[in-house]
Amino acid sequence: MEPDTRSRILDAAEKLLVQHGLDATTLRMITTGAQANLAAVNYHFGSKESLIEAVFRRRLTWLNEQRIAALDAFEAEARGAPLKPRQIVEAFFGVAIRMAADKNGGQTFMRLLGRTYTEPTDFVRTFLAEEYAEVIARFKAAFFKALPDVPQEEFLWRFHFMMGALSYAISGADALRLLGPIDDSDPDALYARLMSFLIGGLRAPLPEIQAKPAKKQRARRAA
Amino acid sequence: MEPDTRSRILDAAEKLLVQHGLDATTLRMITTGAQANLAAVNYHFGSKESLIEAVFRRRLTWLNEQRIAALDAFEAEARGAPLKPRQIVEAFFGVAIRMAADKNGGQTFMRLLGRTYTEPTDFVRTFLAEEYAEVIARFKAAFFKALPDVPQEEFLWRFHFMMGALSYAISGADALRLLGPIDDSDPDALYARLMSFLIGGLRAPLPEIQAKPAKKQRARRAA
DNA sequence: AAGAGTTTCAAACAGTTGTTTTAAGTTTGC
DNA sequence: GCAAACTTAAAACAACTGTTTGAAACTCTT
Repeated sequence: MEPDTRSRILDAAEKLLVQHGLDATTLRMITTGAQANLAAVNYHFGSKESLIEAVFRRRLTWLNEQRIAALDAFEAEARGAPLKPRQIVEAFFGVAIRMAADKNGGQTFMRLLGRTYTEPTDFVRTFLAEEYAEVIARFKAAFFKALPDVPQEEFLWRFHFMMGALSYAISGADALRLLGPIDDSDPDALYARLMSFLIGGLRAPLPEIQAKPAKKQRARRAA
Repeated sequence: MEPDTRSRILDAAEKLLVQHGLDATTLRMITTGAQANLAAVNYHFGSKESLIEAVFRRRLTWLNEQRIAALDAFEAEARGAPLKPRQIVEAFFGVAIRMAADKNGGQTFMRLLGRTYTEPTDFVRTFLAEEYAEVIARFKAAFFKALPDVPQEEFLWRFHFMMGALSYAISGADALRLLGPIDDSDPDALYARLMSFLIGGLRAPLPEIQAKPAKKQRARRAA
């Protein structure tokens, strides 16, 4: 086996974490999968938590850099003008789904990421929040500029829904078995499908929401 | 404390499972929360797995019956004509989000369900597949009838994306903290938001997908 | 080739897991 | 009122968890 112990542990951990979840994956499963000694994890990473962080950091930092780079490119091209929603969606979700198509570890990782997003152990939640802070801020700004007619709160929800669709798109075959046999072998097709769905949802007519009684907030009368 | 031990265990388990996940929730946490003896779980349910199944079955069966009832009502009203996509979406996702708004346990459960869908232990996966089988079949048929212009494979993916958006809509505040402060206290607003997003995505223009090389399948030439 | 620095290894650590056991308590039917 | 059935309780079970230890094995630089 070529790569060093550290990398083998990261690879094995990534694969097992997406399969069994954060808690159910034991160090013994990981070190066995990596053909390493049990103590190797604590030697190289200090603890199980630090190992998990390392698994995420290894690819997540790069992913978010790619997202920002894609956004930078579009904004440079636009020279100050608002981007098209399609471009922003492409920069954020397109990059993600492309990484998910990379059989060389990226696919495994993206499934892990999508899974962890709804299954947040506390330490991982705060860790993700830090890693995402910059990219979220950039994309929020870009979207607000591109869609000034959409209220900010409404947009945040739509962004959230889009993240859900992305997560399921990536987790793919696993959960899809519920719906019946389906072909998820073509990443280009998946990309095209998700993009048109996301943009359809993003640009949908705004829902009519009647003012609510406002429980804990002070009630405001219509001006 | 009024209700009997069995119910108290189910309630405590539901609450703790969504909070810590299937594996990280221990029987001792559950029995402590239910103010019951540790052995009570194995006495009333046989095992931890069976308890988890009971937690799901208690509400999931009812949820899917509601979905089918809603669909039946629309179909009776339509008298053989295809339903509007909006009606089908309403029957499937509207019922779910309404249950998620029910503070009386429904909310907790729906979050648990959304979370488990991407975090599938094997035994829970097969269990969910059984529970969903009928409702999935009914809704697939209704959708195919309502949208004959949409290829079946394309639709299945969109259905899958919609499930993702629903899951995130329900998990709400937890994951949303990533995007910044947001108000998820108004279920009616959430319902309206999700519905217009879903229908926007469902009715989006079909993506152009070029025929792929087809790795393991036999290559097919364009006719 | 000697020796400092790094990495691996088997073994053991205390703590926690789900489950079982055995006995005591409670409710029910007659 | 008294068995029979059902429910609760405390204690112990073996198996497994993440982590630590101290010595062996390796890898370099000098």
